[in-house]
Order: sequence, then C-alpha cells, then structure tokens
Amino acid sequence: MAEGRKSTLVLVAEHAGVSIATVSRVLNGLPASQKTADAVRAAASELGYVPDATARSLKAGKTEQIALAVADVGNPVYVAMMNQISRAVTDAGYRLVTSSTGNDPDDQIALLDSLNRGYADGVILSPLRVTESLINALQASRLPIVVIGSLPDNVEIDSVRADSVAGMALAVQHLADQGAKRVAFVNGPIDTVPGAARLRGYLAALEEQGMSMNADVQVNADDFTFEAGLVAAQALLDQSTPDAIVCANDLLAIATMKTLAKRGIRVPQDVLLIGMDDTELAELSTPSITSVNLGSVRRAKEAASLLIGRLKDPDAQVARVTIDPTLTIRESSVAPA
Amino acid sequence: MAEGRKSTLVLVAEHAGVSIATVSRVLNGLPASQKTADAVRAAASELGYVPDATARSLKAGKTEQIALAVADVGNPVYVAMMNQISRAVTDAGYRLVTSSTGNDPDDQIALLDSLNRGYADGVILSPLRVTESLINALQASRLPIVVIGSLPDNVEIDSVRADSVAGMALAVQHLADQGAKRVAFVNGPIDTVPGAARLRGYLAALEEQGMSMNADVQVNADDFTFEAGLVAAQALLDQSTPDAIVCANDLLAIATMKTLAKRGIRVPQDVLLIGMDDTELAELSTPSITSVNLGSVRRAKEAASLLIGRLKDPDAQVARVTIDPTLTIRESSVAPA
DNA sequence: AACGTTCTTGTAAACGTTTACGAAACTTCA
DNA sequence: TGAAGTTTCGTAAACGTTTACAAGAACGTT
Repeated sequence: MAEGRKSTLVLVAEHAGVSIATVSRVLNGLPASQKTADAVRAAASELGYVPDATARSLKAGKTEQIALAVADVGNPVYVAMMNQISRAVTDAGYRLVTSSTGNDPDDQIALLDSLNRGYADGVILSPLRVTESLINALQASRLPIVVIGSLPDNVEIDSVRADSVAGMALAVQHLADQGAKRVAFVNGPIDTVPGAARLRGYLAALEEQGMSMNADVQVNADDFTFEAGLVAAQALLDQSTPDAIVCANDLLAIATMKTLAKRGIRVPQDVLLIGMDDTELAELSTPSITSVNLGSVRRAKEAASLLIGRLKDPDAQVARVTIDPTLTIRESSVAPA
Repeated sequence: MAEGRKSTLVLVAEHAGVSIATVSRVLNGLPASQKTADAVRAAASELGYVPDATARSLKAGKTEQIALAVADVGNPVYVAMMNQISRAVTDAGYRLVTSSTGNDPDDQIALLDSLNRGYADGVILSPLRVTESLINALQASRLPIVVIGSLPDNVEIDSVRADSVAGMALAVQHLADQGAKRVAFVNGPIDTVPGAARLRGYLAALEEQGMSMNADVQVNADDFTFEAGLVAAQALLDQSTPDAIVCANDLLAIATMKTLAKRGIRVPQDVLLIGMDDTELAELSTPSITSVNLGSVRRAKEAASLLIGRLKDPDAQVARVTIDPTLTIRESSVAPA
C-alpha cells in the first residue's frame, strides 16, 4: 500500500510504463486495452494511488462540497436538521462544510462572500432574520442556494418553509379540544421570521376558535433559548393564570415547564403545555411534551435534495416547498380523565 | 462588484495593465511600487476579484480544511464538542468538514482512507470503539490526526482524554457524602472505550468507599442512548432497590429518571441520581441533574488547538492530554434536609 | 495488397494560483 | 557619467488532474 510520500499520476504512469493520460483514462473507466488496463490497475494499487481531490476540483470546476450555514447551533432542531442534511449530502457523494455563522445576518453575508472563493458548489442556509441586505447578497451570489425558511415571494431562490400558521392552528385546536379556555403564548423574538410567523398563527388560531385575546397572556422571550424562556415564563406567570400554554419551540416549553414546577403548578393537571419543533427534547422530558412537528426532518431532507437537484440542473424552475405540520401528542397536553 | 461570470488573475491583470505575477504579489502584500499596487487593487475591487481556493490549495498543497469525525451525532455531548471545535477551527482560519461516520470502526477507517484524497489538512476523530485495525489505519494515515479518547500507550498519536475513573470517584464520593449506601450503576455498552473505563471507575470508587458491590445493582445499556436507557433502567429497577444511581451519561440519566417517575419513585427524595458529561440536558431537566463534567468542552478546544499546532509544526512531540473531571451539583443528588 | 475503419494511446493544453529567476528600470555614489 | 546596488516586474514553470486532438496500430474489406 501507501509507502512513498505521496503518489501521483506520473508515478503510476512510470510504474506501468504508460502515459499519464492513459492512467487517468483507465482509472476513470474509459476504454483501453485489457493489457494496459491491467498494468495500470496493478501499478495503481501497488502504489496505493488515490486521485487528488484538489487537482480534480481545479480541473473540473467543482469541489464536491456543500456548505451549510445554520444560525443557532444550540437549538436541537437545527442539530437534527444538520444530521439529516449531512446524511443526504454524503449519500449523494458530496462533503459537508459546516459554517457556523452567528445569528447576525451580516455573518451570513460574509459567509456568502467567502463562498465566492469557490470552496463549495452550493449552499444551504437557514437564516433566523431576513434583512434587505441578506436578500441582496443571496441574489448576488454565484452559487446555487437553498434557503430553509421563508423568503419574500418575489425572490427567485429555492426555499423550503414550514407552515407555522397551520402549526399554531393545530396546537390551539388541540388545546381547545382538551377544554382550554385561556391559551397563553410564550414566543421568541418577534423580529425573527419564525417569531413573526408564529405570532400571526397564534392570533389567527385564537380568532378561529372564538377565543378572546387577552393582553396579558402573550410574552416574547429575547431569544429561542432555555435561559430566555425562563425569564419569559416568569413574566407570563406573574401577570396571568392561563389554563394552557403554547410555546414557540421546545426549549421555551421546557423552560416554561421548569418555571411552572417551581411554582408548584402541575403539567398537565393544572395547565396544559405544548411546544414546537418536536425535537427529542420533547420526548425526553418528564412529563413528555406535546409538540407541533413543523417537519424539520423533512425540510432538511428536502433542502438537500433540492440543492443536489439544482447542481445537476442549474436551469430547473425555482422551487418553493412548504411542509405541512403535524401534531405529536404526548403527556403534557392531555387533561387527566 | 461582481458582474461578469467569474474573475481570475488574468482578468485583473489585463484590467490593470500588468502581469498576473504582479497581481498575485500585490494582493499577497509583497513589495511593489505604489503606482502599480494602486492600479491592481483598483482593478481587483472593481472586478470583485477573490482568489480561487481550489487553485491556491493545489499550488500550496494545503486545503485550509480540517475534517471532524464524530461517531454518535445524537448525543448532546458530541454536539457540544462539535460546536467548540467548529469555533476554534474557524478562528484559526480553517474550514470544518464534518464527516458523520457511524459507530462502526470500519466507517472510520473508510473515512481515513478517503482523506488520502487530500481534501483536508488534518483530522479530529472521536471513536467509540478502538479496534486493532482502526489503530493501524490511524498510524498509516498520511495526515495529522488528533484523537478524542483513549489510545493504547504505545500509539504515537496526539490524543485528548477524559479521566472517567476520577469522574466516577467524584460521583460516588458525593453520593456517599449524601448518605447513600447502595449505589447502582447504569452503564453503556461495556465493549466501548468509555463504557469500559466507567465500569473500572465505578468498581474502584466502590472499593474506595468501602461499599460492597452487589451483583444486582449494575446494568449495561445496549447503547449510550435514551431508548437503551429506558430498557436498562427497567431491568435495574426490576431486580434492585438502590438508594442512589449513577449513570454513564446524561441521556441514560434522563431515561432512568423517567423510568423512576413512572414507578412513582421520586428524585431526589427516594433515590439520588447522577449523570455524566454535564450536557445542557442535565440542566434542562426537572429536577435538574447533577452530572460529572468530563471536560468535553475543554477536550474539544484542546483537540482543535493540538491539531492546529501540529499543522504548524509537524515535528512537535506527541501530546497526550488528560482533562480532569469536576462535579456539577444540581437538584437530583441533594437529599432533602 | 491497398485502403478505410475502428481502437488504442501519447502529446499537450488547460484549470487558477504562486514563485524562482532574470531582465529592465531606477537609485546611489564616486 | 558610469558602475554597482537596489527595486520592480514580466516570463515561465509548477501543483495533479482531465481531455481534445492526432498519430499509430490493428483490423476488416475489396
């Protein structure tokens, strides 16, 4: 096997007594005489030859790499998505380059710029906040991009989105079915895309259920994190006594549950609780948490295959996929008989 | 900015009326006359020129990429480590290529082989099982490697390891301090490196505390996962009634806690509980879980800086770093007054 | 036996950089 | 002013592949 320092085409060629072109052809399965093919393959395996990815990339103009930029790596839903994407991308013969950008759109713009160096063939991006300048950067980019999340309708970029509004409807409907009259909402920052969408969904769902929207039952955490959730839940419970709470993601739900426990309020006996994203966190916790599944796994898969498809066919029509939500009912939302 | 399809050195050179060598020199900060430097920079920025990473890699023989292979992406401790590594690597000007291998050593060997294609300058690897052939592959590899985990002493490869034995001692000591007499152990698979080490630590710690080791208080989950933990905890509780339980990681601890809850056994009132790895899971759960911090964050950081150091100086002495554990005490292990 | 096909393989250019080398231009000093 | 020293910059080679092109070999046909 590998013995000398590195083994290149010319080394194999010398060893097999042929030209480098012939070696390249044989190893790529192009036609050759049986005799030389055997000689080349023998030499190659003796020398432990493996083609150099960089040289091949330079020649071919492709890197076989896909970049992934997720904003919030602390959130289990993004971890789950990343795993899916990693799998899909690897299966398609690409490598995954993970660029952990911050929440800041500017970080993501910087990333897009750096991609012009050509170290990846395409990008999957999941922005929390979508600004004017991010959209400009997206449109200016030379590389195929798939966005996980919502974009304005006039932007011609492949995207895969969740339907938060429908998800909220599922949650509120379920709570109403369980007899809830006063459904509170612990949201994340309202200037993020998911935050805004979930608020819209909440209001619409209340209306649909004919529930009044009291001013005291809605709080916004500073962030979609556990710590921010603790603060927000405190604030909510200080001013209000709902009989059900829906949280904008599972981390906020867990934080809310902890806060409730600290006050001796039991879930689901005293208050019903629903999270969103349906991450493993919801299943692990005790009691387990009912959660709106916004299709993160399917969105991730879809994003990967969309990008891979576009790499094959750059002129394909722009795709705008929406994944329908489902509700995974667990212990936290089922009123005791 | 970027207008034409792509912009190369020759384009900039033509635009500035100089040779490509000059452009390259100016852009790399090598000496040049003020006049031409200005002209080149003007042309470059007008054309939105960015050097091509692939071409540069080919010439330089470096990719500026570091590969990371973690076995178990479902485990929050690996996620945390990955985030650390991602940050450290990015700060040092490298990109991170994540190769999600399975638990199988063969997968990791395949990965090492594929790295001979030269798409990364170094590897960080965290194997769950260390086999003979994995070690051979590690030693045969042309690339610098840092292993997160324990290797046999005669293997000359940089590694960063946890001290599970000391960690177990901390846990058992603390439980004894809280008055526990009968400390059970929910371990993971015993043929993994961490599983074996934690068992050794457990036995040593019991001995040290002068506790008898009853045959009925130790179970091995099939895996370091939540599901496997549920099964293992069932088995444990069916045959034994310990007054304290230490679990080989936080996922197993959470599973154990859920199983206890299902049987109406309260934590910490009826039984004390300790996890390991000190992931955010331990903090999120209710009650929060005391956990042995095996220094995952520090190990990850150390691994990254070790690799980066070796890339700078390939002849540096082999490093074998061990991180000391600490105990993060939370609600689950503190007996009510 | 001469010719036309088809197979096989080598030569050379190309991908976009960096850099050793040497030529030209400019500076300095006697 | 001319020689020596110093800058500045262009030419060309190199990194390791892939591939268009053409030349040569092998074959079949008349």
